[in-house]
Formats: sequence, structure tokens, C-alpha cells
Amino acid sequence: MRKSKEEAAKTRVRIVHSAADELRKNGIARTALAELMHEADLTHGGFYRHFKSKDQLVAEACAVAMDSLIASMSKAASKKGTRNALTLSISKYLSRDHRDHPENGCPLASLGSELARCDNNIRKVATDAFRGLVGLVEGQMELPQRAAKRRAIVAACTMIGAMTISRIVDDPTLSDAILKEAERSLASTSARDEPLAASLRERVASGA
Amino acid sequence: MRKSKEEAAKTRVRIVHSAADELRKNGIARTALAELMHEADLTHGGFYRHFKSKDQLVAEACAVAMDSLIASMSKAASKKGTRNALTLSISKYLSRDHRDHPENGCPLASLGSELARCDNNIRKVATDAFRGLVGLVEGQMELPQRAAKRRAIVAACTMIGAMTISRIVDDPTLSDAILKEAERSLASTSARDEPLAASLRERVASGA
DNA sequence: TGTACATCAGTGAACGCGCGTTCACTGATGTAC
DNA sequence: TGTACATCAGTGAACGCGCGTTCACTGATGTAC
Repeated sequence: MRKSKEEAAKTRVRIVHSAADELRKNGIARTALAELMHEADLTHGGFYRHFKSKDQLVAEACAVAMDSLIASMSKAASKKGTRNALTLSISKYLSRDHRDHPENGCPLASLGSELARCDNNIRKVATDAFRGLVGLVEGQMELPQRAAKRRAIVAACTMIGAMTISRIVDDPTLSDAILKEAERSLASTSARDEPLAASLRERVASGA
Repeated sequence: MRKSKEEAAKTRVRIVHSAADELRKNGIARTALAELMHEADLTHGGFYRHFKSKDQLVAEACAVAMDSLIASMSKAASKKGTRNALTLSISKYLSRDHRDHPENGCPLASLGSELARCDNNIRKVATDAFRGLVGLVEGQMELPQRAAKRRAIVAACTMIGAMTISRIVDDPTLSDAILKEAERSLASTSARDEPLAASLRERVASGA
């Protein structure tokens, strides 16, 4: 039955990926190791050959999930068109597709309140994940570094909060509005002329 | 052993309140009925005399929790001083005290990601809770109703997101910064002259 | 108003299930010689 | 290069615990007459 080291390494990766999906879909507490191992075409007994605990897997899966989100946002940002990179990134994050597919999305949005009660290791990974998201946004702002970072922190919180709430809300119209309004509000966050642009955009949007 | 209707009604309220605390402190999945009944000085067997399921209790506790948060924000907003009502409300929400005491705070922040996976009844209550928070903020804005509502939705998401993340993050400096930056960013949200004020505030803050 | 009976709030034990973790086992891989 | 043995990835059953829910019971309250 023993597998080669190479195969074992692949198995490990498969477990982490299936965990990343299951965790974001069902939450930490409701994700069962047996189910997640089955998803990776394994029986649950073998789990502890690869990880020392469920918590360790959660930490790794969280890191992988955020890396993949950031990669997909970066990819979206590099699309050619009239809109700038930051607008594209934010629009990707605040999309209905993201809302409707938490299993491929931001772990801070799908696991946020649970992460706050996790062990130190997981919180460390989650902190890095947040820093990663802030870094992405910050890097796409056309602003001096300090101001960019400060705005990026708030923008990331708005994105995470809006995504979380849009999934809770049972009224589809409100859910859509949350995403749209957050996107519009953040659209101005990148521009150096933010204030005026935001003000104008809002007047146009409200038909005033 | 039977208690009078009056006493039974008080017992019920006690259970809901102890649930509101326990749930916000430990999350939905990790809150055990036995523990929460013990907190209300009861044995767990009597639970089903008052509620038909844990989910029903979660729904009621969530509603009570949000009502109490909104009351405390309103109270904070009515303090005399130079700062306006909205600024005071937001400052109350984004306080370190709120961050450090989830058991008395916003259920959308402490339970957010779990609520997204709850049953319809709970999500309905959570939706009302969100609308309540938006309503409070909206009502304190000195803006035409439509614009106020649109900004209030985003402000509420930013507040909830910032509070959630500030509790996850393992770096106290970053945690404080998240709250502070969100507060500063939202400070301008109430004023009709938002854009310019925000811009000036930011320049002053960054020492430019 | 008093009496007899039904109701039901609260108790404490038990049930049953899900799930994290452990364990004995298998047999292919890795390694020492 | 071949051989003997150790290692260990993966299996499948079992353990043990936590917890939501149920249940028989108690005795005070509520109610019908």
C-alpha cells in the first residue's frame, strides 16, 4: 500500500486543496475530516500521516485559499481595457460570482468570524492573508505609499464585510445592492482625485 | 416545580440573554445549550419547554443582540459635544472596547460567516439586523435619503468587516490601525462636503 | 371560596449521532549491505 | 546489482467525547366546578 514520496506529496496537496474548498463552503466547524478526505479520494484514517491535527490543515488550507484568490484577482487586474487594475481587482472581488461560490473565494469572508476564535497558528496565517489582500490593493493604487496603505486597509475591510453580508442577507436585491454600492464606493479609492470624482459619480448615479 | 407564567416568561428572557452573550463569545457551533442554560441558572433539560430548537434560540438571541447594540450606539450618539451623532455612533462601533468584548457587541461581526450558512429564519433575522444598523447610520447622515442609504450600506459593511478582521489579526498594532483607519475613513461619510474634508483630513494625518 | 384535577416549568438521566483521533494491519517503497 | 529488512502511506475499524434532543418524573400553578 505504501506510496512513493512523490505520490505522497501529491496526496498531501490534494488534501489541502480539498480542505480549502470544503472549509470555505461549509465553515470550519461543519467540515468533517472524513468528508474532506473522501473528496480527495482517500479514507480518513490516513489523515494523520500528513497533518498533526485538523487545526494544522485549516491553517494550510487558509493560506492556499488566499494565495489562489490573490492570483485570480491579479489575473483579473491585468485585463486590457479602459478600467484600471485596482478597479478590476475590486470588481472581481465584489462580483456575484464570488458571492455565489465561496468555495473558490476569500477565506476571510467565508470564515471570518470563526477565524477570530481559532488558535494562534491559524490566526497568524489569517493575518498574513489579510496583509496579502491589503498589499495587492495597495500596490494598485496610484498614491504615495503611506496613504495607499491606509486606504487599502479600509478598502479590504469594506470588501470582506460586504462579501460576508451579501451572503447572509436573504433578499437578493439587497444582496446585489451591497456588492454594487461597495464597488462604487471603492471605485474612487484608487484615484488621486478621489473626492471630486466620487462626488460627481454619486450625483450622476442618483440622478440628481 | 412548576413556575408561574410570569416567572416562566422571565426565565425565557434570561435564556435568550445568556444565549446572546454565549453565542457572540463562542460562535454558534461552539455554544452548547447545556453551558448556556447553566449560565442562566437552569439545567439543560428544560430548554425545550421554551424553544423548539437551538436554531430558534439563535434567531431570537441574534435579534436581541442587535437591538441592544443599536440602543447602545444611539445612546452614544446622543452625547453632547463637538462631534456629531454619526461620528459618535461609528466611533462607538469601531472602539477597542467593542473589539475586546464581542459578547456585548454586534452579532453580524461576531457571527458573520456562520450566519451565512444558517437556516432561513436566522438569515431573515440577520437581514433585519443589518437593515437596522444601516437604518441607524442612514438616519444620522445629513444627506438626501437615497444618497444616505447608499452610503450607509457601505459604511455598515466597512464597520462589520473592520471589526471582524480586527479580532482575527494577531498583531495588536495592526488591529488598532484597522479600527482607526476605518473610523477616519468613515468620519467624512456623514458630511455633505465629504470629499474635500476627507482629503484635507488625510493630508493632515499623513503629515504631508 | 374551596376542592379536585389537569397542566406544565424545571430536573436529571439517557439516547444517538457526528466527528476528531488512535490503532493494528497491509504491502509497496526505500535503504543498508 | 541483488537481497533482506525497515519504513511508512494508506485502510478500515474502533474509541471517546461533546452535544442536541428526548423522556419519565416532580410538584407547584392554574382551572373547572
